[in-house]
Amino acid sequence: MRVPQHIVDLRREELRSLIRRDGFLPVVEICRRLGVSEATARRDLAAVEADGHITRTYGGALADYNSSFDSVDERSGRARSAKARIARKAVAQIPRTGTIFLDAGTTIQAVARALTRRRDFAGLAVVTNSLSAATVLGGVAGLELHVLGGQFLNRQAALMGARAVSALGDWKFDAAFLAGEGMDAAGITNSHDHIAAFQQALLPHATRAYFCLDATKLGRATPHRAAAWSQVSALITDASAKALAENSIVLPAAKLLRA
Amino acid sequence: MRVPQHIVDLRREELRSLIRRDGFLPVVEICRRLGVSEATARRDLAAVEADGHITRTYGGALADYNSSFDSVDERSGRARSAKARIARKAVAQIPRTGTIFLDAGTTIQAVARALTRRRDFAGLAVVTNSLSAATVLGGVAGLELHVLGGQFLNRQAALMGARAVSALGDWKFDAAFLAGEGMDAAGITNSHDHIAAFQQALLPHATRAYFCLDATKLGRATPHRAAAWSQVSALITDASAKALAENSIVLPAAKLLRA
DNA sequence: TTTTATATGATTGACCCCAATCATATAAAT
DNA sequence: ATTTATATGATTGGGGTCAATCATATAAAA
Repeated sequence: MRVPQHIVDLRREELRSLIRRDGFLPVVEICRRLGVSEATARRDLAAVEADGHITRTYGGALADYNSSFDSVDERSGRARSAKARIARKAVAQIPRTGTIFLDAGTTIQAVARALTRRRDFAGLAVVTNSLSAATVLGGVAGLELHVLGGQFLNRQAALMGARAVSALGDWKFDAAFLAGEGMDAAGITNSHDHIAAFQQALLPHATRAYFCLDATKLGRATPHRAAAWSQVSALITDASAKALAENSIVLPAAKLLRA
Repeated sequence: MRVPQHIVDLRREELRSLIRRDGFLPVVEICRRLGVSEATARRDLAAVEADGHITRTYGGALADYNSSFDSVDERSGRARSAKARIARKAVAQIPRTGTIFLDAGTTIQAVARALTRRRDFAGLAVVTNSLSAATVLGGVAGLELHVLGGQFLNRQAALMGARAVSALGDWKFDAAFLAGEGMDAAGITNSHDHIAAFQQALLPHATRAYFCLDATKLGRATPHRAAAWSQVSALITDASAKALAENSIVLPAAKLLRA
């Protein structure tokens, strides 16, 4: 029996919220709470997962920013993803001691994950405004972890806004690892005003600023400019120099780290 | 073939760390990464779960602070736990609009979860230093959520320290909901210096301060004093007035909210 | 009103997860 | 050195999970 579209959409929104609330939700539980059959629960799950921020697991579903889910790649035996390769390259730039900053975004989350593979963390401090990165690094023994305060942005699971900017205070970072949504001849762009503004505010605090963007971001135009190439210490990307040149991005060798 | 005890312990520690790092780990993945059979992986999983902070799910395991796992109670049809009842009572004290503060701790996390059951969040702002609370409330549409910055404390998944104190800035809370580790005739105590110091710093920012402690905290002595009864607007607890009196805690009716 | 599209629940077969059991090898105890 | 205890992997039966298929009822379109 067919059901009105708006009812379906409401129920799926409810499902999204339930998963988010509980962190993990078994399928049977979804059926019970939504009052639907397993078949419908699975269909809803598939729809919600397609919209992002939710990952299905055997027997249930998981709110995305709880889980880094590197495993999906590794398990399927696929080649290490572009993001993972970028992350390894980025971690190679992280000094053994000192203070670094990690931005929000899945690419930087991959950096955080790769960083956990190190052995000794004595003397290293990490500052972040990403709850995902904080979650990943929170369990690492010996690492000093700080989170910048700010207003919580739902989509990015990050802390932004004026309070985040002022929380930068007198922090001084030996290196900052930042994400972007697009890159063009002029520099890095981001999709949200809040993010771009925060990144702009952050740059003066960082001795070196590394932007980590995979090749899919090439030529993509997003509205808010985050940084000019002159402000970038190096771009860490899997895109070839040729592909970059085709998008009018020409960087000196010292500013391009190929992953 | 038997294996030395310290090897086993090391491997289980590794498993704990892996789960914590990934948030969620399927059993097959555990086998691969630990290089053991499924049987051993499950045995390790059982051991690690017994030590706490890890919850098993169908097909894998979950880091605890990712998941509130209310469902366990509800599904098994058990009576609502003391924490959940305290949480409901606490939510009843939260105004429809205004600004409130939520502390770290599992009891307050229950408050956050209970709060999500509300319908309309327009005009309500929540400030917290708890990553768990932020995770739970992050997905709630219409709610304005802020996280205080600070140093990340592993055990509490909370942000504390001098930077957290200064992040309080000029915030003014209509109500603050705080947790404690113990209570005695003099007031509330906490186990960590950082936490007690932060709570002391917070109190002047709150018009009303509600402490939420279940009955197991009665008479328990922990080293750091967080608040005197004179600073407490009300105690929300499941302990009976008689039990409180037996521990030399006598509060005027207006200061005691029984859950 | 008639037609079309689709949301739903039931069913089914394949696959996966799990606890229990057992034999074995080897660490710990004596 | 001998005995005991236990960590391990293989196996197995039971049950849970999943995707695909199908009939049906009803919303949406014509």
